[in-house]
Amino acid sequence: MTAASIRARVRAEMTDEIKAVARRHLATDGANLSLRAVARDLGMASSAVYRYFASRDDLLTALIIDAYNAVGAAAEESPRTGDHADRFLALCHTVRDWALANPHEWALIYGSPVPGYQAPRDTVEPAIRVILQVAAIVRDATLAGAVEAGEPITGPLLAELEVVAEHTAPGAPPQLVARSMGAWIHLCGAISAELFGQLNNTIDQRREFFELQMRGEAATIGFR
Amino acid sequence: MTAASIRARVRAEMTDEIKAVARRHLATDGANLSLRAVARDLGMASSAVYRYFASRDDLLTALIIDAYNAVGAAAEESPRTGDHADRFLALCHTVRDWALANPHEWALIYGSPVPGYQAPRDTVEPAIRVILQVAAIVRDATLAGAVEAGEPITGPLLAELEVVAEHTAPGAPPQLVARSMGAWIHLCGAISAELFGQLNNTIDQRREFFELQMRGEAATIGFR
DNA sequence: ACTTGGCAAGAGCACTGCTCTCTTTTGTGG
DNA sequence: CCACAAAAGAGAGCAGTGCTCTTGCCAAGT
Repeated sequence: MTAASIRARVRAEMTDEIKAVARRHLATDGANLSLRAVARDLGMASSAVYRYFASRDDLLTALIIDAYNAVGAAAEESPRTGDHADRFLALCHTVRDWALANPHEWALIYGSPVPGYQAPRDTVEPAIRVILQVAAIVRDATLAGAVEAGEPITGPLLAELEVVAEHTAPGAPPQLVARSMGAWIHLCGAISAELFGQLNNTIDQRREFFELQMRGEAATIGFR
Repeated sequence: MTAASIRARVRAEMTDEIKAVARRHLATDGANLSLRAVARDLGMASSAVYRYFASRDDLLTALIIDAYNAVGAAAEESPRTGDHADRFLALCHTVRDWALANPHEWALIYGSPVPGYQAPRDTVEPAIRVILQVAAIVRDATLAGAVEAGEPITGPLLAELEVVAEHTAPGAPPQLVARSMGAWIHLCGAISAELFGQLNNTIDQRREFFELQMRGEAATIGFR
């Protein structure tokens, strides 16, 4: 093993350690986590952390990318049993379960963005992994003829949706892509509403209420 | 006019002025606004601000309540022409228009909550003004027989929804209340997705796409 | 005229992100 | 084996933050 790779490995381990501690701090400090506090927990000077992350925003970006990849990976491993509506519901629950287990990371990626923070290019690919899973189900359903296309869309929106369909679910009609995106948005909204306290003192049967909503979305998509 | 009320009036004006400047700062600093910067803009010492707000969180709470009331008032003045589906769509657009005009205040109330921040009791009443408008439309449609109840709900969720119905839309069947809440959650999610950048580089026809989603929700509710 | 209560200002504490300089460690080529 | 250079860490320091405490001021009420 060459020395360079030894250095690189140690560096990668240190980077992971910093991120792990930062993730812990995320639970208490949220998006405004303290780099110095993370450094203290690691027993190192705050200035040393800057050898690994150029700024606090850089550290946050790394956490954001990790979070996107984590929820994306979970979504990709969602069970694929039953019909397409079942698959969709299972996917919804998988994403929700991940969010409930990692609420602060969910808030990091789907909450209000930090002002002045511009998402780097590196985030777009991990960010779309979940919606790609929704699109995959819709594409499969389309190929199996197990979904109603419904009334078509016209105008400029149609053109945009065709581009999106090209990149995410080739062969799926644009109106289905639109409904998939709507379902995904509702999915994220329902989870955020639950996590951000909009249901407090109102709905305690969270899982049942969530499932009810997502069943509605499955119907809107048009699985049959 | 007594001296006490003069004092009170001046104090109220000062309070409003602080909130106005803080709202301006919200645009650049987001939820982590600087009390000192606000004080500087007002030409006063930072410690003087503490005569009006006990803490930065208190100031944020005041801004949150104002924002809830603002979007609630806008929703209440939404036009009531057309059938119930039209009213619902108009309400959705009213809320979205307000959010587009006041994105940072939207992020304040519907974005990720500040860690450790617990919403005081005073916020719940302003917070439900929007959903109450959705509920009002559904109640009117129910009384007019212009909505399909759909398949009923059972179990513990039913009991909760009945309590919610009691407080928000007396007479409306629980499953309609559930679908109203689902529509409201989708509404907030769609606006947040648009404002928080989830649609960047994907959908430019924002208004059309939003309307498409809300039309779907109107159908899910069951207006006829 | 004198007291009292509300308001403002300033200093100060502990904290933050970040930079700069200096020292230590460490892997490696001669 | 050892000197060297690159990488990593440590510490001080700057400007900023929330918040508290003390001090001074000024107008209103007795």
